Amino acid sequence: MKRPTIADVARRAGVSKGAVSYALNGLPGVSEATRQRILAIAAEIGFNPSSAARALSGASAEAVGLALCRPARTLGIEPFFMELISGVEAELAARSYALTLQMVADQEAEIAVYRRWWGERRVDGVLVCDLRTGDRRVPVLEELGLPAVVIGGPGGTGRLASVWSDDAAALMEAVEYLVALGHQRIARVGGLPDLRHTEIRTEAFTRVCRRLGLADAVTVPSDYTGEEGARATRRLLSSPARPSAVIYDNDVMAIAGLSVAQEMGLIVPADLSIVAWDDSPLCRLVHPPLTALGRDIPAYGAHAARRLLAVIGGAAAGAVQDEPAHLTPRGSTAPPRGR
Amino acid sequence: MKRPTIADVARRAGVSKGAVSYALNGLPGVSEATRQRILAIAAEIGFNPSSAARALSGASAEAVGLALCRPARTLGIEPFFMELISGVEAELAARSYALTLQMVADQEAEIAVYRRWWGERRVDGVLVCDLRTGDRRVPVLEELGLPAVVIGGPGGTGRLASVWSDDAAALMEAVEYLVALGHQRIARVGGLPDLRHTEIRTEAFTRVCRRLGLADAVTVPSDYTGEEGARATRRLLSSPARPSAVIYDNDVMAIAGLSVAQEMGLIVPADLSIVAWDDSPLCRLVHPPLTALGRDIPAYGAHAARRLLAVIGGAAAGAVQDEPAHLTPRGSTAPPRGR
DNA sequence: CTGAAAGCGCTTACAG
DNA sequence: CTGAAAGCGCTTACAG
Repeated sequence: MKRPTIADVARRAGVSKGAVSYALNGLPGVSEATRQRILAIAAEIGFNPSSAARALSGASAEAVGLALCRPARTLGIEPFFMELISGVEAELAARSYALTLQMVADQEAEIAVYRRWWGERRVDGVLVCDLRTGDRRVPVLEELGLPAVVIGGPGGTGRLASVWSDDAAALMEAVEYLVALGHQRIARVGGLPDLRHTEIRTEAFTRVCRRLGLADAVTVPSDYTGEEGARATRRLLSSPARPSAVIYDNDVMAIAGLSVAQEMGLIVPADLSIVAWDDSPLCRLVHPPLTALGRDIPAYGAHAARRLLAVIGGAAAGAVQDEPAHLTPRGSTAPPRGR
Repeated sequence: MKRPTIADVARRAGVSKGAVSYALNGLPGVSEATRQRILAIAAEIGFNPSSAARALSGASAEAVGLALCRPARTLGIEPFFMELISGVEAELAARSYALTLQMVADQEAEIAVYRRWWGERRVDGVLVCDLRTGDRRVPVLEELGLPAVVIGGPGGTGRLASVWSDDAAALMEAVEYLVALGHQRIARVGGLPDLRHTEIRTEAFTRVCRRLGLADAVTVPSDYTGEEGARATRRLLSSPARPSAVIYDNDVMAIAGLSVAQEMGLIVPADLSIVAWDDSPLCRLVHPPLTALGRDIPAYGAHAARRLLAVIGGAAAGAVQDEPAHLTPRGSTAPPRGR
């Protein structure tokens, strides 16, 4: 089952390999009649140019890399990444780019993967997730000259291109909404503390609470898992100054928090209001459905992929803003009891 | 920022390019001293052989493909695929194989992707998910000669290699457990009807219920989404002969079913017992936590990847069985009220 | 044990 | 508008 090469097409068409290449790539240099004949023959014998040969002769790898640094079992449960990948993929597929995926254990391993990919010319560029404060990947990517788009920020992305969403604004919207409902004691269960967007959210939370005159605006750090979300919730609900509303940095922790509240005999939303980030179908599955801060994650991924393709094509780097998350009120938020 | 090539290493080491190639690939043909010197220089200047050049000169693409045929927004919510991918990836990364991922709209598009990948020599083999009855991908893959491992079965995989898990046995275990608790009216909310494993489960469910003398052992077909799971549950719980236990074909539908039951004022598990397939962290997030049929999905993915690498290496095809799912009883199952 | 050379399948100046 | 040829960076027989 020999796979056809450009030489097979050329022979059948009675032209040179060069002519076939021009025809296939839509370049001038062949007459329209010849081009059509060549295309027909290529389609007929099922010819697809070898990606390796194309990559080797100066063209690009036609592939983009994505390294994910989360433990296998945690990754699955958060819809965020799969939705992001879906969006990235949709955009890439439309331009016949492949997506190369790799799981890594930590930032050092991720940096090693970038070095290898670049050296092997396996990818034309990479998408960088989970930006951290003082991220070590940024200077390496800059030094390598590997086209990259950071999904996150703003800030901390060095000279790399980035796509970001205004988490601070979204968080403020949520807090203002809760205050409008009458809440005065609002807590937050945050994501991994060294992620850049956690830092941004924490800072925004502190700021807006101070502005609105809320006391005890505490953020409990966590790690996005249900276990940690449950633990943090238990601690918050057991404290003397129990919050009447909690904002969670992801959907999984919010759902875990809901379960804990129910376990402890609290009625949501009468005794406790809950707001989740990352509005996903999960938020609508539980009872009551969760009020959530959400945005179109596949579109966010597609946006990042588009930016990366542009950067690979030589476009200037720079931070581009994606739409901010917006609040969708559902059954998990209400005025606090006794108001 | 020119990336070093094998010629750079050869020049620095004062040997031929061939010698560098032998040294790097651990082949005989260079003395140990020379090999060490070459390796040191390669490491020093950060040389990585071009994957395109390697692929072109007869070697393999060192990449494996995975096409996923689910709508973007559905994919995210089911932890199954991300866990599977994690396992696949872990296995591939250990052998320096890349994973190329592509989303496709339907089977025809998936087949086109396989043809293209193979023609482009972009992948050395593929992993095939969501086996259907009379799956059109199987004959195409056979004809192409593209090394493949089907994740699913048994049966319907033609001459392709496969890795499967005994869903029939797992389902029977769940039904027997419910019957032991005293349940007589058990229903099931099934997955997409034309998936091979849905068919296997449905057939097993019918068989075991007949054997145990259960009447009304109805399976309501569904599509794995929370909405459909909720709808199916509402219908089941509104029927005159309301089931006292429901088995769901995935975790998402089970959680949706739990919410519906609570909405309708039923107590789980006193009024309704719930069993979920695909035991994921989600099952432990809700209240009560769900009794579930689960297995190690990352390990399943790793197993499939190992098989694929073996098949690429020339191993014989054949169906290999992975461990069956086992039942983990939690708070969502109990003897029916009034017994 | 080592070197020189052909070849993988494309792309792309360079001549006609 | 078309053809012949070099070259991308490796691997791998084939000579020494």
